[in-house]
Amino acid sequence: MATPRTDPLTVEVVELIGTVVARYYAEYEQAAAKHSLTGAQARVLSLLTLEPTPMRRIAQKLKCEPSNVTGIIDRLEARGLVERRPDPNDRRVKLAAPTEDGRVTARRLRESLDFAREPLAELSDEERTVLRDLLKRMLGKEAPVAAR
Amino acid sequence: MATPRTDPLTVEVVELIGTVVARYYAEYEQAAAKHSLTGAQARVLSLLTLEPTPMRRIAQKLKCEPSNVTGIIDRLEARGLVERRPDPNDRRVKLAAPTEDGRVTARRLRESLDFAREPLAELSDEERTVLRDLLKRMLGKEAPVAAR
DNA sequence: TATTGTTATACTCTATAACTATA
DNA sequence: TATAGTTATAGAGTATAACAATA
Repeated sequence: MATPRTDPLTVEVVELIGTVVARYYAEYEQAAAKHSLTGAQARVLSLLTLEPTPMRRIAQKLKCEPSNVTGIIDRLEARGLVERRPDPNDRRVKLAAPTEDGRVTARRLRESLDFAREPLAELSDEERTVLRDLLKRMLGKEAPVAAR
Repeated sequence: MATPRTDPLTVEVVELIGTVVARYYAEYEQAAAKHSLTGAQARVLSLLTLEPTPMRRIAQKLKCEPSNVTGIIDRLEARGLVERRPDPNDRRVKLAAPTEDGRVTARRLRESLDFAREPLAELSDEERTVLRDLLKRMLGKEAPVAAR
């Protein structure tokens, strides 16, 4: 417990996480490219399938400046994957929403990503449960210490 | 076992991994920015501290085209963090190597990243061991199934 | 001929600042 | 006056294609 920083075990785990991050990231970009999308475009399109979203909100999700979102949505809109709608409650706001075409692309993208999830196939259900709880704890989601 | 794809547990773990990836990536960029480096520059500089590296090899490590490396090294060189050296064995090759300044910056960057490792402090030694072995299995490194 | 690194070009993402239309 | 979205601008990373030097 205490303050683990540079002990060999921690260093090893950190390196493994780094490897997972690099692989996951690369495969995400690759899956996006397969659908002629950039990583940012793919992330936004996926986000929009949850619900029509104000430009400002998209920027917050992407952790970038709102001005960047204009261009990303422009390009998705030019390809007919997304459309801008007025917000009935506030005429300053524009809601970005996927078109039918956009939904299809987003679904295919999601399926491509299943392929990126292959590594989990190596683990049994029990192991996945343990992994889930450890990751939750790491992320401060306070999963119970004992298996549930 | 079999072919786990869309069962709730797998989906949950995939989402958690996605969260870890996003957080790790964001904190890496942030740590790099703290030293006025972009993510790509930080990755290259870190790489070079292992050994002087041909431009071509850097491109392979970064999974990008060699032409891009020229610019990244240009900018690191302009800041005095990296230098280009001839390769004694092949006069076509240029080896990129960190300057003393570059080594100092790389070390500080590494220390900043320790901060990004904080989440692991939530776990005990035993839990870190379990996590290590699960990650290894995921990455196809074939760690023993039983704890070692 | 093949390979290494570079240059030139074009596109995307990024932050900053200034602008507009609403609120 | 404050906020949402946009435009304008500049810097960085990216891929492609063409090039010079060397193998």
